[in-house]
Amino acid sequence: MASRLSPASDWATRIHAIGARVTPARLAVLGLLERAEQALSHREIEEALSSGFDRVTLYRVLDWLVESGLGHRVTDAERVFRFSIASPANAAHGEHAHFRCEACGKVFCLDDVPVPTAPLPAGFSGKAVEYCITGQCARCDHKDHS
Amino acid sequence: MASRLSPASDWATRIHAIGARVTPARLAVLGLLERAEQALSHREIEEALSSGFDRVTLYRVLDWLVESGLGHRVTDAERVFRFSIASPANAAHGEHAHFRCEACGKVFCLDDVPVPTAPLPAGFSGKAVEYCITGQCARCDHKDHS
DNA sequence: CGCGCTCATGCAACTCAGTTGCAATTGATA
DNA sequence: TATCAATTGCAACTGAGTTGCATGAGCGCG
Repeated sequence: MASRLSPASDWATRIHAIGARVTPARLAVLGLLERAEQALSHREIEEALSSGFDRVTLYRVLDWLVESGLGHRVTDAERVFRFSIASPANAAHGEHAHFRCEACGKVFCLDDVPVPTAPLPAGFSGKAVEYCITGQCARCDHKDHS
Repeated sequence: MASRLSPASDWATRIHAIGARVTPARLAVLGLLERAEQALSHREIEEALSSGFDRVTLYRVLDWLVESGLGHRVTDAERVFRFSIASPANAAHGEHAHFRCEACGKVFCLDDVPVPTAPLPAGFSGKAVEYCITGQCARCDHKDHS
């Protein structure tokens, strides 16, 4: 898979396939998230799409995105939600690691990092696992050394 | 309630040792958190301590608690902060696993569960790790089976 | 192509967690 | 006990996210 295929047109198809309506707001958000290399907050999305969707519309698109399984939500350390496209890998085993850069504040989805499993105390049954590493991302780490 | 050593008096000593002032609010919060078996939210603390500390005072006590290293903060899925006492184990390696029960919403500190480490992509340097498992706690799991 | 049902959008007002500024109080030290 | 900085309480504020309701836009159907 060199390029992730799928120009905007593909989203319309996928949206349609799940029985939902294809709207400008949804296409815009999906396109933006697909281009983004990290999980974006509502605020960031609002600013990037300054072309004028309503705050609330974006919230609803993002909710829909998570509900429909196309997207994926994390709560970051600053207690704001961040959204990303659910990659095939994510969708498959339902969980993947995140990395939060202390320097630039960005949250990356580490699709290639396996989520380790830990043994639980007796009586506890785990379903989902959240695994988030905090530190410096490649870009900020590089800046430090220069 | 088999008592983890340290009655209230011990807190006064520890607070004093780190060069901070011993106040009723701090003692109340520390005592409450010590008794609690899960991380508590500001709201829960406020209700438990209905004896009338100001909202803001509690926020400040909690901030102080984390800053001073006596306490420990997690952001839960509902995007609210939860606080717990930093156990010696926590303090030692600085990180430990959490468990969030979907049924009762409580957050437990799993001091005995080792936090697994995962390999990072090149250029990324990790500092802290957050490891949170979601599922059913022993109590709620038990209820299901009865 | 146009009709109409339903869902999506925009607007305004709201909730709730957490923060800030400032004056009054209190803890610890001398 | 007097002193002074740290802590508290109050009030007002911020910013993320939610809700209700009227309007507008998809899209399936004839």
